[in-house]
Amino acid sequence: MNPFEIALVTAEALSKNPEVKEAVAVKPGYVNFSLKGDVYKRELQKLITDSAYFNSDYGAGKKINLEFVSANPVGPLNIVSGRAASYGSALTSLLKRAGYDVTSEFYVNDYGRQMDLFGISVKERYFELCEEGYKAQIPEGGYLGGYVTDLASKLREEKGDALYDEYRGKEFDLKKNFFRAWGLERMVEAQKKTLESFGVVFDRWFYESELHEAGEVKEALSIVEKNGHIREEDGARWFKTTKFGDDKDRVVIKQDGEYTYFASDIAYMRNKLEKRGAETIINIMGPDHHGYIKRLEAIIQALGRGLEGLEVLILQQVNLLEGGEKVKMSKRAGKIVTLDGLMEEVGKDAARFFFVMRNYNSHLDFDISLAKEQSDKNPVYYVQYAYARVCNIFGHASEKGAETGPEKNFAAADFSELNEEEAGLVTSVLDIGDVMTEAAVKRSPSLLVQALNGLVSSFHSFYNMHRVVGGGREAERLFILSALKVALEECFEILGITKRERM
RNA sequence: GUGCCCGUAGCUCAGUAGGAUAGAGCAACAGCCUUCUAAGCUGUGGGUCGGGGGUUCGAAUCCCUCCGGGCACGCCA
Repeated sequence: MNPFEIALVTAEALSKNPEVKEAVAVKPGYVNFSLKGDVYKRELQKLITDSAYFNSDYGAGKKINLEFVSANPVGPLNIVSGRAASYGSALTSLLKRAGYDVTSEFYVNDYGRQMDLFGISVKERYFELCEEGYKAQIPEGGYLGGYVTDLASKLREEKGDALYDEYRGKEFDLKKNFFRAWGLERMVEAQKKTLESFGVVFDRWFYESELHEAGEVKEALSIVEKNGHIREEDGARWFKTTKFGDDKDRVVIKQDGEYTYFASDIAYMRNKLEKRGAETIINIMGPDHHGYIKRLEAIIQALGRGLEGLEVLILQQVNLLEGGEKVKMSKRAGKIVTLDGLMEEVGKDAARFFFVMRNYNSHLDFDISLAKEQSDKNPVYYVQYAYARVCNIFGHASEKGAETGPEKNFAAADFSELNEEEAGLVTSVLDIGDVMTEAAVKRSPSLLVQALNGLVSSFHSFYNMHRVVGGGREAERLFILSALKVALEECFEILGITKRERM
């Protein structure tokens, strides 16, 4: 049987279904079919009344730990984190709707060398303020950003010179000192605040130090050692990651007896899997971490699990341009382009939208001057405008005394003959649920953005061709718009975009 | 050198669990407001899907190879 013959048989069978209006086979092997109007009407009704209409049980309650952003607490969040936050947050929502049991998580690297250097940097800037002529000695790899000086003056406001008197001339404990602890707290606070105003909230903030304090790093290493994956060389202890496809073994305990960051990661992954029962771990990381994938794969296997339990998504680089010229984004260089700054320039909604417009594996050029300059032509306005228009129609309908409640309009609506624009709008609305599931499965919120654009485009076309209030099919159209409004709200919520009732 | 990502319209990019005539926005051009918001709509022009080979009834999508761009390859985190 060739494809067309199969299509013929299928079309014939479909035609017998009482909900099918028409089904025709098309070469080379497609079946085009349409449903009866009442089917659409019934589905729209479900969408309006059931808040879980777009959800699916695809994930069957599987436990996923989704980690993203996880920026070191040594500075304000930058634009790379912004992309991660935007993407990760949308993906979290999508996975939850697709029936997964998701925990979104931010890992705070508050234990290692970076944190030590940050503590020193804060101390030096503080000393600079306390002592006339003191020249801050920021060590190699320390933090030169102006925010460190700001922190220092805030600290001086709080404490005066008390800390200067306490710490001056004494040996400085890199791990246990006020500056480090205080700076950490301030930075995490600041990052949380930034994320909150960006509309991103994590289920859990997990501190690396928790693992050390609970002895889990030691514990995890002994398990890996018991499984035969540790060796000693040059006074250091190595995890034999080459057994799992890495190109070289990795140090877990340095010559000086300190654990490496990688050692914490073993404990961290074990914590997610064993202590908290995650069945799948998803890590969203920057492109500079792709060399880390093999190491993570080694960990999960050394813990006796399969590779299918780990998924590493490399979110590609963001190139920030200003007037076509590249802006360098190194945290350590001190010349920082922050997420707060971006929101101020282009607005939260535009930033959130831009960051998920393209898929995670593509580089992203973000021209800040362009986004700013063309802000009224920004694609996010296109979708927000549709929502405002819908709201406006309902407002107008009320003024004219029309029935706006979906229940009554459902009863009055005749869906037997939808025109082209009505039908297009209805199918676009109903399609959103499938798109959400697909976007979750493919880890591509950009698919939802695309569908949302299509949906909104259907609406704008419809709007320009047909009147709703006093257009002759008022109940039908208001009923459709009730459903559209719900669909838009759901999409906006996932993408973190504000519903604007007026524009 | 090795690994990963990318190469699609003038520009920025969607689309890659193989399927119909490859899409959108911006830019260009021509129209649409006495009527629910013109931040909108309608139409026109614009393509060797980086090149070449292969698999298939069918390839932007899968395989091989080459070219071009980006990033990463620490007892850093």
